[in-house]
Amino acid sequence: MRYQRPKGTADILPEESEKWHFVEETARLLFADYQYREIRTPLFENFEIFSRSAGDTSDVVTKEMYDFHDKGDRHVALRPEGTAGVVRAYVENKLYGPEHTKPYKAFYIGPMFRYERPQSGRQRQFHQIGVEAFGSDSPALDVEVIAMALAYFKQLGIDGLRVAVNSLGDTQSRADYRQALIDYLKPHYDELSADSQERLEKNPLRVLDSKEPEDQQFVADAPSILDYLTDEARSHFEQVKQLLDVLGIDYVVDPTMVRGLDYYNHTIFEVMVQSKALGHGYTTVCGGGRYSGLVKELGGPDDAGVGFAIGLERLMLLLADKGIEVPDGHQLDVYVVGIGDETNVETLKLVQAIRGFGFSANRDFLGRKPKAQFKSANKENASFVITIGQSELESRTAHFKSMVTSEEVSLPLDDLYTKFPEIYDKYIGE
RNA sequence: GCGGUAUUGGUGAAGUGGUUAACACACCGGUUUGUGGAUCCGGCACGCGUGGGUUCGAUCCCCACAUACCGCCCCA
Repeated sequence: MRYQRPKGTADILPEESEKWHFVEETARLLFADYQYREIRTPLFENFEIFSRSAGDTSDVVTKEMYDFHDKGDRHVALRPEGTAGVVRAYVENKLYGPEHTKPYKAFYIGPMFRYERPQSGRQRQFHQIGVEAFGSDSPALDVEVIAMALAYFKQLGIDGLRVAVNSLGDTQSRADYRQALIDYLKPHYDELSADSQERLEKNPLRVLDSKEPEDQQFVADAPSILDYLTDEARSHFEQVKQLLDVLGIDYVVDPTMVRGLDYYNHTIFEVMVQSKALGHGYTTVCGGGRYSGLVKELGGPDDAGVGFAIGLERLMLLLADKGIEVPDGHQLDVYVVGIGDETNVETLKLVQAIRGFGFSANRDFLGRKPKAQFKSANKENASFVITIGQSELESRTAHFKSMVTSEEVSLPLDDLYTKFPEIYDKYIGE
């Protein structure tokens, strides 16, 4: 094999892409009900857009960024996630302006890139569906976003979901908690796993995420961030929980839940599901939260944002694992069989005429025999086969056969050209 | 970035240091010189991921590289 696709990329072939259309269209229809509109931003941005938003020390920036210098020596990067670019667009296009309704709601669907080691459901080019809403601090908006994510999964037929919520508080809350956590863990430094020792230096909150057994005992007794929330942050979180209750949304508060990207604060949430396809126990299929401060960080007003993102590769694995059938959009109404070279012209005209009526039609292009053409018709699941040979050409007729009932009639070609829909309707029911 | 496993035709795969690389599915053709989903017959890898090496000789042994999968880091 001379050429292979780049490491960590995939070809999504027609059969598969139809499933992708289904999940994408489902999202478009549902999000429209919530008045979120699609936004399309560039696949690459100035490197700084991502480094400023994600935090300079995050792994995404330090080792997973797909970045390069272009011919103009601009330092650019393929987007590792969707939020930063949308925020940049929000600021650059002044979508915070008075002529736009607040909150400004947008969603995106598209590829993201991270330079990492590929694994199942994790590729260098992967895809996300995400939503963002700017310009409101209302806890009701947090809840709307969570409710919309759940509605989406419900629409796709996925159940058995678990919603986990937490609050990272505001800047003050987070700083206080960070110190408290360090104070708590420091004395146990030698007992922590090597990984967590490193985390303690770089990003203490991540110790809470540790899977190492030796860390679990400390995580269990660690101080909770919820005890360090400022009054304002606490009030916000309480309202979120209350509104979730009002909507009858079941959730669990998980004080150990954290985020890899630095820009999150206040409410963060994950939608989790149990599926062998994604790993053991509950795994996350959707993550989101608030990110007050990011808009300002990228040069805009001090507008808050809230949103979520769903990884499509993982979602596709989940749908497959749950045995959820995607509606089959591929169907063939008519296959036109032509016998002999002299029927070539008529066959072409006929498929075009049928297509002109809005039906799907196909024919042979390899000069194969009737039997082989019927095989193709069968394989493509054609409802009807129209056969034209020398004798039909002479009599200006065609054989019209139902592939379901195997019944075949002879019809005038003119009828097929002028009133195909009526003919289709007449025989499709039988 | 680190570790493990793997890589044979369109697909699933068997196989051995040495003459023609099983079998099955799919596909193509024939049986039916104009009709599908059935039967039977036939065809279908100048080649065993790529590049080197060992050897009289390698798909099979060794090395490097590429890619995939699993685990770690990370992410969710």
